[in-house]
Amino acid sequence: MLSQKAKYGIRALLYLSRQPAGAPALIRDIAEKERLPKKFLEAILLELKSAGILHSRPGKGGGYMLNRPAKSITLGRVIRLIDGPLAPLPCVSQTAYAPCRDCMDEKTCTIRAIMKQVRDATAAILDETTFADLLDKQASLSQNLAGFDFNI
Amino acid sequence: MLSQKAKYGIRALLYLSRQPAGAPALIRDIAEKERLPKKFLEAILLELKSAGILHSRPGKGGGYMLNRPAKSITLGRVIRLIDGPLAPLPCVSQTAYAPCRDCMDEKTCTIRAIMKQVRDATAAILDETTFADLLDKQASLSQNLAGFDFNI
DNA sequence: TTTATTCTCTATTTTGTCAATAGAGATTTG
DNA sequence: CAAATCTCTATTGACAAAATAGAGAATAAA
Repeated sequence: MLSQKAKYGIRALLYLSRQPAGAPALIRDIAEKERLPKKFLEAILLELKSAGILHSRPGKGGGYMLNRPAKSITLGRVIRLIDGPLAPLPCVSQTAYAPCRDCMDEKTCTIRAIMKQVRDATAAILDETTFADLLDKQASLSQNLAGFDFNI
Repeated sequence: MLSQKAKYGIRALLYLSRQPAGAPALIRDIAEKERLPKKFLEAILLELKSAGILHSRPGKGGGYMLNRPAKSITLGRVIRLIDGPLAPLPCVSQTAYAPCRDCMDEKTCTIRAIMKQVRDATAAILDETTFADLLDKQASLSQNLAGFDFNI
């Protein structure tokens, strides 16, 4: 399960992805509009900034903005950053490999083989999905649903 | 990431799947052979028993055994039992659905759509893999590796 | 029926993480 | 300078993860 923190982070990034390029958004506004705990959000945004995903400016007219276009930020990257590796076992993680304690032989470990399949399937989805994709899909879904309502 | 408890449970089940049908194994032996904390293992086995996966008999000649053939026990079932839903969000879980707090509309939630893909991919793998499959694969992997050594 | 064996149950401990909050500090713009 | 805003340290409470202790109940064999 995704942590609350990761969910908040994703929602904040979606919010920031919707802003016009170069227009900073205030922590306070993000927290209010998305109904996120402000102080907790501060910590999350700071983490995203340290990772180079966000950019910020203090003072009047300041705030947070994306550091790169939404189409270059993947869900996989954000989730790994906040919640850690996607892999169900450390020994199948690409980004944070670690051997399992007590593992006799990775080559013949069948749980490992299965969990690698799970990791690969998960990563294939999350590393292909960008925040631009999410916004696009959101727009087309709302569109379709609106049409649906109209037809009733 | 799988919890330690789930890993222990899977290893214990693999051990039990290797036993001849009808032959009970002692908690003590499982703990020693698999190097699992005995008391912790007791609790895990008890949970697997309550779920109908294992069967046990106290007293001399007693012990734990599978309640059904290994080919009818899936990894998905065991992992769900110990660690909870496979889904990354409660709103995409098939076995433990729950709405997300603050979700405006599930039908237009794009994170949900992506996470459902992740859940489905994960479940497709884990619900198709049985402990019999794991044993089979283990046998053939060891076989192949043995051949490899021979050819050097 | 007694006894050794083995699982079963309740409780407790330790450690760590998750989620959230408080408040002082640093930085930028006007 | 002064107001606005982000930044940092630290602390809290709740809960789960991991493990352990010890008495209790059930079984089978002697």
